[in-house]
Amino acid sequence: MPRVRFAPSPTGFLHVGGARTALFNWLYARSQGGTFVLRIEDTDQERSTEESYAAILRGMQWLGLDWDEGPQAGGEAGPYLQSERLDIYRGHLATLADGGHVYKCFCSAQDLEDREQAVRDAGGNWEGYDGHCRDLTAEQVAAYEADGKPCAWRLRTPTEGSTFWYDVIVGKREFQNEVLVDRVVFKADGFPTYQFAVVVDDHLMQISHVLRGDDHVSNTPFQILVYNALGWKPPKFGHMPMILGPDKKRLSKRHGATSVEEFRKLGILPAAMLNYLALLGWSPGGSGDEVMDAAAIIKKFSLKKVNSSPAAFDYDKLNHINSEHIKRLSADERLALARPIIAERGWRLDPEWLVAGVADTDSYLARVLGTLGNRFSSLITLPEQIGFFFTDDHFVDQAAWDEHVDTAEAAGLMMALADAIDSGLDLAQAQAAAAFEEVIRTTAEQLDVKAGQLIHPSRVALTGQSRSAGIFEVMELMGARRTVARLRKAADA
RNA sequence: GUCCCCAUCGUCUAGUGGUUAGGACACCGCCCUUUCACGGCGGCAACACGGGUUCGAUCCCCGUUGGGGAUGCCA
Repeated sequence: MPRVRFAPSPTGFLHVGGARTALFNWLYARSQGGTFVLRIEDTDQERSTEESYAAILRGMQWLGLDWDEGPQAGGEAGPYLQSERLDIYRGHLATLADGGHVYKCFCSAQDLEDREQAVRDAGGNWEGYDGHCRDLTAEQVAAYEADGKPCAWRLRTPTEGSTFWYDVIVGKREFQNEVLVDRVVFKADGFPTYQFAVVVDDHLMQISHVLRGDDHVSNTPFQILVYNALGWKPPKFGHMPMILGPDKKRLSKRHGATSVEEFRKLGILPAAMLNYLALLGWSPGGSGDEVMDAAAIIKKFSLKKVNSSPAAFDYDKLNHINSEHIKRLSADERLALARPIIAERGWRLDPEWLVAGVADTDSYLARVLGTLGNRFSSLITLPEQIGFFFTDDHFVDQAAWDEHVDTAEAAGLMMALADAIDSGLDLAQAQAAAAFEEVIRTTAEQLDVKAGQLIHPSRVALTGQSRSAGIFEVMELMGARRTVARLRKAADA
């Protein structure tokens, strides 16, 4: 059974790239009956924060990516925070030191910077660490240490031959060892670097497949060298294509939302986000339905179908997938989504409205949502779509108002309709949609106008918008009193 | 600069050594209709370029171009 992991560093929120990486690992584990491990790579003391750590866990949970081992879940291979595994790394560093695979480097950041600048000034190119301390004599090391100079440890990499692996997504990858530099495996602050900790942990946690972003490709040969030095067998590697912005440039804030939590605030359902992310770099194949829930995706998921080319993030398509998911929700699920939205605005049912069969706010909201049908496709526009049912201080589309309501002709028609409803229906009773329809059609005949001429201005007068649910239904749910009052008010204005 | 990777409609993608190159988003048109949405029907739109290999290349190889990544005592 495969064991995979998602290993974010807590230096920021969970962004779409990370979420997609987590998702594919999760999908692979779930589809193969494997284990999904969450590990926090907080070896950068400067940048790791508690806030980011919490945000990442929150993002994972929101998406429904549950982990079998890791923070909160525990597990045999813990601890799962690298900062709690320092002794383990130190032990393996000692092994490497004993074997002569690593050496002490006393170069300071300034030293490195100066030498790089010197190379550039001479018209050359800095190819990475120059091996300055690679062959220090015992005397030189002793001298540096006597001076109290801090040191980092670097891996002694081969200068000939090549390092390669068979990537499960793109096939064979090979790097000439001469281009690999002696990177630091242990920092002067006593913490391992990512390059070292990731190898130790993946091995100790028995990770079988390291599935990560394509930006890690160039790290892989170095890490394989670390595995070799430790005498360990490397896991299988799979590098997934990057997610780019709509303009094919690196995805960044200027493109819009980039963290999963921002999408939550934009009204994206977690199931839709997960669905869309899965479609970025993976495809169910053929011309089947792209709208799927997690279970369906797990069923179809295969690493073989993961693309090798980068994908542009398309907000339009995400929104489409989102509306499809909302459309497939049951009435109860929609109600659960809408409830907090009206609650936070303080909107509730007023018994004076006299709406038939509606006893409380919840049942009223259920009826209101029912009129929306497929028009309910976004959590963000929902308040605009239903606000007029709850308050007189609702959203108004000014352009539609000017065109349909604010004309002498419309005023006359609406006034006549208001009078007809007032005299034809009992305002002290709840009235059904059919009753309103009858009055409107009769009135239209008497005035010798088409029903539409009454309906259009009424719709805008009542809802503030030129688009809404069926107008007779709207009137039923608005109640005859409010219907008449709003029509008159609009006609007078 | 150097190293690595990628390349099918605007976007996400399916696909094959011989196909009318398929689907989805977006866009346009029509139908339905009290509006909008949904739905239905139809349309626009792609194999980056140049060489090979081959009877035949979108597909295989090389190069060019374009894009991305890496080049940290970040991860």
